[in-house]
Amino acid sequence: VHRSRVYRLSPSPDGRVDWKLVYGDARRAKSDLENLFATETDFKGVADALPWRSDPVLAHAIKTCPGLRILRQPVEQTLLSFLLSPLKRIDQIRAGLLELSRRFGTPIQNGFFAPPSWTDLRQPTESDLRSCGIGYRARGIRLTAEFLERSPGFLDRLSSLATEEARRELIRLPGVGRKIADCVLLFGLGRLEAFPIDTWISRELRESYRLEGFSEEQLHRFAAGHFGEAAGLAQQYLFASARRR
DNA sequence: CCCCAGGTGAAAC
DNA sequence: GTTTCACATGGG
Repeated sequence: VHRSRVYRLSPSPDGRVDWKLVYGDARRAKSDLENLFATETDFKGVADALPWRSDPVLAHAIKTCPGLRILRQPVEQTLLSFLLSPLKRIDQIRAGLLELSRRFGTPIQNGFFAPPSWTDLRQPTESDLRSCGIGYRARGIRLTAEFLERSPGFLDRLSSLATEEARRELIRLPGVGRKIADCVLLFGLGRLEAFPIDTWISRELRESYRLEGFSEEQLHRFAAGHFGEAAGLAQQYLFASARRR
């Protein structure tokens, strides 16, 4: 499901992706999908500019994840999904987002729902939200919905800010800290320099890069210096490669 | 019973 | 400024 449409995607023998529209308006269906996949970005080329030649850990990660790219997801939805993420597994986050979509989102067809917008999320109470099995994360979502109601255009303005400014703004939202802010920057705003440090990346950096004593802030400095302008792409390679083990 | 999961925010050193 | 702790829920 992407922006009120349902697509079916499948790997094509030539290494590309076949797609067809299942439900929704056919107009702009292709360009919306291209935007989601950020097809204008040459991730192969960006990955080649990463320091893999002098970094065997990164080289291995890149080799084991061919074709990896970073989606440019709708900012609203990126924020919502990652507000569900603290101390949850990815399948549980997906389940939570699915339930929120069924309860408060927009029906498309045949049991498919688009995720709720932040306007949709003004209606449910915190206890309504909790009944989706998302625990204490309901509070942050409720408070963020109120914050965005009082600050119209807050999310839209982020794209015009420098990454550091946008990060500082995002962290003002209840339940959003450095990690979730970086996720919104990377997966929602296409800021490839954003480097979210989650439990997996934290472990990977400390173990594979021998950074045991480093604080989280020191890890951020290391990542920016070592991986450079596309640190976030390196993050995804390392994340996928570490989780695969 | 234990431990861990794409962290955050407040309180206590 | 850094460290510690609670926070809901589900599954191994």
